[in-house]
Amino acid sequence: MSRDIRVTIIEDDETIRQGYSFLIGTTDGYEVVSAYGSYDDAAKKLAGDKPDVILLDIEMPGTNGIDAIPKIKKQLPQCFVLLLTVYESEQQIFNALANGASGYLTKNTASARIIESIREVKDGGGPMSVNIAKLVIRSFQKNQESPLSKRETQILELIAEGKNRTQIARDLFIDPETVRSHVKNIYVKLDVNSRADAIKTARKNKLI
Amino acid sequence: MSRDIRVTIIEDDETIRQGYSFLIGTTDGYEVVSAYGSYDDAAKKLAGDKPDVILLDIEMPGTNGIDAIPKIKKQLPQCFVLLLTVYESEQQIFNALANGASGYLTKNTASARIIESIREVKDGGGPMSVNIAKLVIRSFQKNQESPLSKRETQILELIAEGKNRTQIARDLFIDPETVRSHVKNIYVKLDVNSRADAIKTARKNKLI
DNA sequence: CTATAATCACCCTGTAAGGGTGATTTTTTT
DNA sequence: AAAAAAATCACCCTTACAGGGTGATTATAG
Repeated sequence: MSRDIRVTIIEDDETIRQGYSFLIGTTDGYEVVSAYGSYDDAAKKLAGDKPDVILLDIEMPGTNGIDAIPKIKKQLPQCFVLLLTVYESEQQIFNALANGASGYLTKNTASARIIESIREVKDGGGPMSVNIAKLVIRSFQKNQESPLSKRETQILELIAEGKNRTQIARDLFIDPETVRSHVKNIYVKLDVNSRADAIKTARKNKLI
Repeated sequence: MSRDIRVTIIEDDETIRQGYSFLIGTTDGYEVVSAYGSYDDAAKKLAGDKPDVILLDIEMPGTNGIDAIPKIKKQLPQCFVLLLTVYESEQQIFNALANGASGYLTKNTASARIIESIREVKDGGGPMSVNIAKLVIRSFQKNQESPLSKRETQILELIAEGKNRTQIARDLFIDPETVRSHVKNIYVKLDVNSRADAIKTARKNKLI
């Protein structure tokens, strides 16, 4: 036996906010302790609400959801933030996760799944809807059609670790001149002429 | 209306393999086209099986699951690989995703969720169990207790992009000498004396 | 059997890196 | 209000690295 999960909702659309409040509030084991239309409205009251989980929208007047996450985490370090949003921009997802979000759902997620996800974050899991997970998974995957050879890719990875020719040569048991030669070929293939540009191009095209 | 989803199972434990075969084979809309005890057994036959989705175990005799992924993707580029494994090592997950896996479930996943996930990968989603997602999410999150100041973190990030003092100075509208000064402080705080070591230490401790 | 990959060599110039030392100003914290 | 931390810039120094050019040898694979 354990007490209800305390949930706070921060969402500017009143209809959606009330919808979630009703959905969660009427579910056994869950309690909606508060609901706000913006983070700025919520800011001073959150400490008193002591929610276990905050359902947070990203698009909001005033402080947006992503910027709100670190502020929330500062006030309530034990609190889990579950993002619930319509947007699926890769950069937005990464920023949200980097800022401390514990889960990420899109608004088309079924009610039952939302309820389930609230419990999952509370239990230390990391719920993600499949469309979000797809973007995250893809972000890990390298481009299969790289113009670079294996050795070149390997060397570019070491360059991206900030290593210089000498260090790379030592790592790979080859001559620094050979490293240099590979680097030149990498530059030609990527059409760049500096380490920074090579790293940038390589990351953009997921070559490393 | 659409034809059945063609599923191949590669799993060395016979009991589990038969369990999955039965589970999936008896579900409407799914068809188990083949089941193998190892990738090496499957290798030559996969092309003929033409599965839409392969359920793949990681721990197997011969070629392990992670090394098998790129080989599978080479033979069947359109085929989705769904990993189903007991291990939850961070490095293993990242390697699997980098090698081209489309989803990642742990073996304690409920039958219904497995069936659902097969359809999700087929439809281009990226199913992940919550424990896996948690590790992935955590990999995005920075350490909140960084010894570095904001400016120092910012500069270290630019160093990790391969930029030199002059470029960093231009980016931040400050003097190269100031950049240098920050870099020296970063080195002292991280107890290193080269860019490569600073990047390494920072990444290890998730400071950037 | 020929392209690609991987290896090494030596020319060259400019600049970047890192150590030392110190100072000023702004911001934050106590 | 005082003290601490962060951010800014300056000039000393030496060594090493970066990147362009040009060319050659030896696998390896298609």
